[in-house]
Amino acid sequence: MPSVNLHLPDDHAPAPHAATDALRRFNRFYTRFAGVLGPGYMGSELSLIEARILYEIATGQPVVSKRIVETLSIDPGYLSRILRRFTQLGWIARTRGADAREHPIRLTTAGEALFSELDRTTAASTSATLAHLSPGEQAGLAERLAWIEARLAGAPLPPPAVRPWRPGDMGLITAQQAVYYRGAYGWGDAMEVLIGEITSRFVRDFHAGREQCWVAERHGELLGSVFLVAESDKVARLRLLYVDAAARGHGLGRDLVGRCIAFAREAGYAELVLWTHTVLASARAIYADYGFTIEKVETHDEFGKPEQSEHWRLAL
Amino acid sequence: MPSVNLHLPDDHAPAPHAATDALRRFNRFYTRFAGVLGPGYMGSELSLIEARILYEIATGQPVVSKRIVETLSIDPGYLSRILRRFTQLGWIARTRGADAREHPIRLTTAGEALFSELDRTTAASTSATLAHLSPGEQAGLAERLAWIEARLAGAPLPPPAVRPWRPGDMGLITAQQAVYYRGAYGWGDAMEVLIGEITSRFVRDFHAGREQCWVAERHGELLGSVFLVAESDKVARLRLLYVDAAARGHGLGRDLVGRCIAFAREAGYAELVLWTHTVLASARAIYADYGFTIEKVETHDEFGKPEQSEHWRLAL
DNA sequence: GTTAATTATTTGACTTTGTCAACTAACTAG
DNA sequence: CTAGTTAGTTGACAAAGTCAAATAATTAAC
Repeated sequence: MPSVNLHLPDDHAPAPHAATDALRRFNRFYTRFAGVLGPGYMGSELSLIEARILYEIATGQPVVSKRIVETLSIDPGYLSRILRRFTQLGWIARTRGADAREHPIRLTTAGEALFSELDRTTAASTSATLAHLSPGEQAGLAERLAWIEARLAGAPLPPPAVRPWRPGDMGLITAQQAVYYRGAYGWGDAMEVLIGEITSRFVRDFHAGREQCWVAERHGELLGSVFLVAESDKVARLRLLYVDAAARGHGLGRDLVGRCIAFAREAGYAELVLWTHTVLASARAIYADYGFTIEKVETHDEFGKPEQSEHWRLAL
Repeated sequence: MPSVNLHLPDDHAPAPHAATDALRRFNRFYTRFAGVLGPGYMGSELSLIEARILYEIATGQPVVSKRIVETLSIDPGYLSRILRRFTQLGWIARTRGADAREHPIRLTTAGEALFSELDRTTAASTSATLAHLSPGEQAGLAERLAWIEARLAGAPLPPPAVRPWRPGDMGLITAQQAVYYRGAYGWGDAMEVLIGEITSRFVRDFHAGREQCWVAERHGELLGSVFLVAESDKVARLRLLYVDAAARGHGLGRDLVGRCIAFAREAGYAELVLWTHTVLASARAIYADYGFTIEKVETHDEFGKPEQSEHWRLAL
């Protein structure tokens, strides 16, 4: 379920603190929503911290105190006492580790039972709060939560996944590129129409094995795309290479062009041609690196203002 | 910055608990991220609860204990003591309300100063955690947070806003409808191509004042659209009426068709025609309600399987 | 208009939660 | 073998939070 992040130039630019304010607001909302302020944890007898400790033990068995202290940033003395209580209650058992200073923790059978009960009830309670959302909204929620977590945790983003096109991709590609070229280069409706016609025609005339479109996405967000279409029996054309601002500088464009070249060779084409514009410097650099050469340069006025365009060619 | 929520039929359907799991996972992440487990609040001297209480007072002045107890779900006795301390510290002053049982709370000058200081430091600290995000990511974050909050709070959704089309809309409309009709009715690539061609042609030949496309969106999400195009001097055609599942049953389709009719009358057309399919029951009901009548019925095979289509007409 | 019930807030008497520094036992580097 | 670390525990507190009873003002019922 891909989506595109469109930032229209005519959008009223958000205030510089908009994101900060949004996060602080969300913070207030979420502390209340999650019931952090109140006692108990989702109706269980355990406090939030006890539940979290139990979770760390259950999911990390065997786990040593130190790790819990670190992941939960909790006082070691405090944890020690909680663990002693858990032991007395028969929920956990502590063994002797290879390093005798450590006392790895495991759940006892009773502990396992308690945890799975806790797991069930919290799942049920969470599920209940989600009950009034439609399946589509639930999916949208899950996607957004994952995105936010990844962004806030500052986790390194996974590389975008490249896959062949699917139904629905064409429209998103059209929207993404139309908005981008308009904002970045002032190319108008004609460009949007051109892209729309190319993508529609691609689906209409799609010849599997001889043509392909690759799409790069990450967390359901469209990050780039490229088309390889048959120009004639021996000539293939690379079209609409695009990499989103969020993914530039990591070789995605190079990857996409590489796939086109490999596919074209595989399919038995003798040459690969493309049409691009002089202003699109990073794309041109990729083409040059792969050995494409400029065949012809011409200036046209199709996009609402004069642009110098170039015809490139690569013998396969 | 509109987006579409696409659920392709061939997507590996998410497990039924996916959203629940995602939320629980996020819960664990966020309690750690927000530092709920640790002491202090964003580096200030105040505890999380004290900060929240101060916030409630500052933003709700004058506010009574009871309201704070309710919004923060905190023990009244506990709050009473905290407020006494705040009073002793000179941060708040308590007055006599119309109801003499209540003691409305206001910030003193010192309290105002403290709060604005707290506000500044938490803003700065939040801002710092956001510093490694690009402006686009920050905007995406804010949007997602707002969406999640609205969804989790179970707040009634605002009605979708209807506006004329903008650059980029066409591709999104194409993607949305292509995916929907494929999933719901099994209509294949031909349908996607048809929609893509209609939307591209619309932009190419757009005749302002004689033609229009309206788009309904909410929280940046595309929820519906409709086109009115010139068929001839006296005949207008309504095309591609669509309302997303998330917005059905609230009269949006009716609204969109109503706009088309009003616009067509305004523009001086003598009649309004449209082509639809018998399976699209809710759209047909809207057309019938507005007085459209069926002129001709025919079966075609364009979308990959036989479908009965209908030509409707309304005299303006 | 008196009485009973209710409401907003406070207080006393607690328990629980969390902190800090000192301490023990086991390990590691030189 | 010694000095320095590390994992975990303990004692002595302080802070946070709870619960029931009390107080004072208001409302509802007769």
